[in-house]
Amino acid sequence: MKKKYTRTELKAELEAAGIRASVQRIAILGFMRENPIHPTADVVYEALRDEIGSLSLTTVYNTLKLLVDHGLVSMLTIDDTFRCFDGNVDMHAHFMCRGCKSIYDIEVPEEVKCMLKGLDDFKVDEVQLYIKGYCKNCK
Amino acid sequence: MKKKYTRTELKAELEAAGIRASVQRIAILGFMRENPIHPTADVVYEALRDEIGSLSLTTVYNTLKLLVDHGLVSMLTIDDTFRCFDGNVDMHAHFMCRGCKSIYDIEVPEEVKCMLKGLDDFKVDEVQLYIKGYCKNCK
DNA sequence: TTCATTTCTGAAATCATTGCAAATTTAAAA
DNA sequence: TTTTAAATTTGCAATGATTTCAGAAATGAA
Repeated sequence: MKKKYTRTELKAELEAAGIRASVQRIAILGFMRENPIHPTADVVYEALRDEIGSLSLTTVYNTLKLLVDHGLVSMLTIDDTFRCFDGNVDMHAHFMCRGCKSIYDIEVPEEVKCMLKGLDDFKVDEVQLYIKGYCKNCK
Repeated sequence: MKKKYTRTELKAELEAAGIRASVQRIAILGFMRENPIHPTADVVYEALRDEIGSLSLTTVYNTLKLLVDHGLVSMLTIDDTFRCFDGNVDMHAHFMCRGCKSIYDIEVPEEVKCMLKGLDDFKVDEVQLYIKGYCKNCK
């Protein structure tokens, strides 16, 4: 199920968003697209240092912020102790288990989407639905 | 519309939650109940230092955490740059304006609440629905 | 190639939050 | 009321994830 993205596809996506493609940006976007694991900046950094020896953690932070600002990636603040990122920007909810800290993707019920469409007075550009509790294994 | 809570009511509420009442805890819970402004710990601290000269910021942090752990207050992480608190623990959504940073409360239909609490495989104990964009004044 | 611009890097700085030990307060017993 | 032990609060120092900064490197245009 894990789709492999080509350098060309990623470059095109960056440029379509108005971002210049660099080796680091292509690698980071590619990692986010191919790994639906809600990684922290540090996880991305550790995963890519083999591939790009010169990569610095600062670049990962900067690049993720850039991707978030251009809507290519989203940032999750479901847990207040760490910040993580999601390469899937289609609307979906997140469930975090208080036991094992795993983050699961959840379908958003149609009713919620309807409710959000009916928000007069606001111009909505981002929705995060965070649900917490215990997963099957931990409850 | 702003309801005034008595010391006795607040004390009873703390004790019902299994928390000993202290001058600081009563003041902080009272502030949260009476001011639906989604304050940060620092805002609570600044607001109460006149009333309680000896109050320390550490106590505000500790007490808010205690109240959150006992379900009397909830913590919002809608903006990744600051953490704020909400004295209204009934389920409702939050809209944050990217322009003026105001946080607005949004009603959530009853069906949606039920649906979110009833996720198979998960035992849900908290739901946060964060919406971002621009408010009427800023868009 | 050269130049101008953008991007990347590593180290240092920031700052909200937490940890800790001492001081204070509380509540119940005597 | 006084004593006593436990709980709470305080102030300050430490923490650590994140951000900033200035120089170095890479890129693209001419």
